[in-house]
Parts: sequence; C-alpha cells; structure tokens
Amino acid sequence: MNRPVRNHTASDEIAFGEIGTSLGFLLRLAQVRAFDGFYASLGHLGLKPGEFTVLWVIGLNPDLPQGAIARKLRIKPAHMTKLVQRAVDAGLVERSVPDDDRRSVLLRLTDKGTRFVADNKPAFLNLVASENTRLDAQEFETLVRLLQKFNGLEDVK
Amino acid sequence: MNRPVRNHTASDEIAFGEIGTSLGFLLRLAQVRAFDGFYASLGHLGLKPGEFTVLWVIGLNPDLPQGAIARKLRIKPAHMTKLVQRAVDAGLVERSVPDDDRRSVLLRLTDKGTRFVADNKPAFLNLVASENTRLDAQEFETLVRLLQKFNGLEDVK
DNA sequence: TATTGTTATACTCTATAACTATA
DNA sequence: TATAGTTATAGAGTATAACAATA
Repeated sequence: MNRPVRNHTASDEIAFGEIGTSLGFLLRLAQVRAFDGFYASLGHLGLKPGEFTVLWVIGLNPDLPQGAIARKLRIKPAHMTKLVQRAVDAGLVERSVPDDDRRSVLLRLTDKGTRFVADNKPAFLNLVASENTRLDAQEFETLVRLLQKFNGLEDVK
Repeated sequence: MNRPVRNHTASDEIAFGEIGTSLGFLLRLAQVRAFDGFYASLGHLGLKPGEFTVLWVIGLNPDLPQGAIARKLRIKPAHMTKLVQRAVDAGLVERSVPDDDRRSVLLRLTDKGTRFVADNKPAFLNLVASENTRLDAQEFETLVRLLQKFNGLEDVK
C-alpha cells in the first residue's frame, strides 16, 4: 500500500489501481474486444454471438435433450428456448420428442443446418485464430488453457 | 482433423470440438462464473457489475472528463451517462463543468462516495482474490497478466 | 465542422417466476 | 412431488442515431 497513487497527468493516462487485477474487469474488457472481432469476421452472416456455438455443439451432439446442452453451455432454459426457436425458424435445427421421456426435446441439425455449420466453420476457426492480436502463439495457447481450467473444461478436447 | 468426433455417451458428457479453444466462448463462460462470484460477494450492497469499477476509477482519477473515463473503461457514452446519473442520484458522485471546456463534465466522488468505496474496497479485493477457484496462485497471476496484455493494459499497475 | 455529452430506441444476454406436460 | 420445457416480464449491458451545446 506504499505505492503512491498518482492522479492523472494526461487525459489518456488513467490510474486503475488494484482493479486492474480484477478478473471480472479484465474479462469484460476482453469480451468486448472478442465481440468486436466476432462482428468484424462473422457479422455479415447475420449471426449473433452464441448462436454459432449452439449450432456447432448441436451438430457435434445430435439428439441430445436441449436442457443438457443448455446446462453445459451455461445457457438458462428460458434463453435456450428462444435460441432454439430462432434456429428452428431459420430451418437450421429440428426438434423431436423421444418416447422414453415425452417431456424432453431432442435437437439435431437439419441438412441446411449441417451445411451452414460446415460452410462457416473455416471463418469461425479463422476468427478464433485472429482473436489473438497482442499475444504470441504460446501466450495465446496458455491463455486458452488457463481459461479452460478456470471454467472446469480441462478435458474439453 | 483425424481426431475422431465422439458422439455423446452419457448425457453430461458433451463434445465441444474446436469450439473449446474459442476465446469468445471461453470468455463468456468465465464471465458468467465471475459474475456469480460478484453477486455472491457484493450482491448484498445493491451494486451492479461495473458500477463499483466506475466509482473506483473516478475515485482514483478525480475531476477527469467522463468521456475520458468511459473510453478507458470501454463504456459507450450513452451507457456512461446512465451510470453517472445513477451514481449522482445515489449521492456518490458529483459533476462539474470546467470553464476551459464547457462541453465536458468532470466527475469526482462526494464524501459519501469516497466513504462507500473505502468501506467496500476490502470486500471487492477479497472478491478479486476469491475469484480464483481452480487455479493455483501462479496460474491465476499468469491468467491476469495475459488478459492485461490481451487488453493492451500491460502498464496498468 | 468537430467534439462532449444527452436522449431515445432497440437488441442480446441474463434472471426469475408462473405455467403446461409429463414423470 | 419433481423435472423438461415454455411463456412472460424485467433488468444489465451494449449499439446506433439524432440532438443540443460548445469548441
């Protein structure tokens, strides 16, 4: 605490203090930056952040209850319903109700949805790579690994 | 690409594929987690995520134009106006218009605001420390450093 | 003309509660 | 009673555009 707190000298030089080590603050800044990259790279498709992820995961896990996917993606049920509804309206996803539990709804990609994901996968993966602007390859990899661990997803790959 | 794509085996075992390395996806998950921590730790104060940060930075940088703070915090002007208005309504912040540029608005904490930040600083810093659940101290420090660099804030401290 | 901040509007994501239907 | 999903409503954050005052 004996580090002097310097007031501003120039108007673009602002003191953050200990808040610069707040993960919540850093995550918000990073997400704003990542969203900018998302819209710059995939905005022309009319995609919203999160939509492509849901389609992707449905494609990798066909005929799973939507609740299971929502829990894993940390999407609340009410929001998941809306996401799925939009995807169904767009003809990308279809629902089915299994006989063994008629409360649940299974999701799978339609042919159109499968094509959509396949067609845009390169752009998405390129986006993932280009999200890195200031970090070298090794730093970027470390950041991804630490975030995976922070999120309890070490075993994701 | 010759890694086999395994479909689900148990309903809580879901394939993510390459999306597990998407920074945008990981950042969203991490932010959800960090917000949970925020509300668990500071929710009783009626604070919203971001509000304490703004008060903190105003306290460290008194009598700076609100636009300069908003740019640095990546808060859009329209949103900043609302944040400041709520803080003023709560008696935590006061505005002033400098003679040398009567378009701008300078912000500083009121006595009440100064006390509010000082009183809740320990809880906030404790929150920062407790944000780390799955990472050891060194990993956490690395994560913070890499996020600072990603955000162009290496010189923040 | 450009800049600072405000107002108005809308959209995304999140949160909660009440509801239906199945179990 | 509990669970899966839906509907409705609200709030936080963000985005854009139009505007007023000032530079």
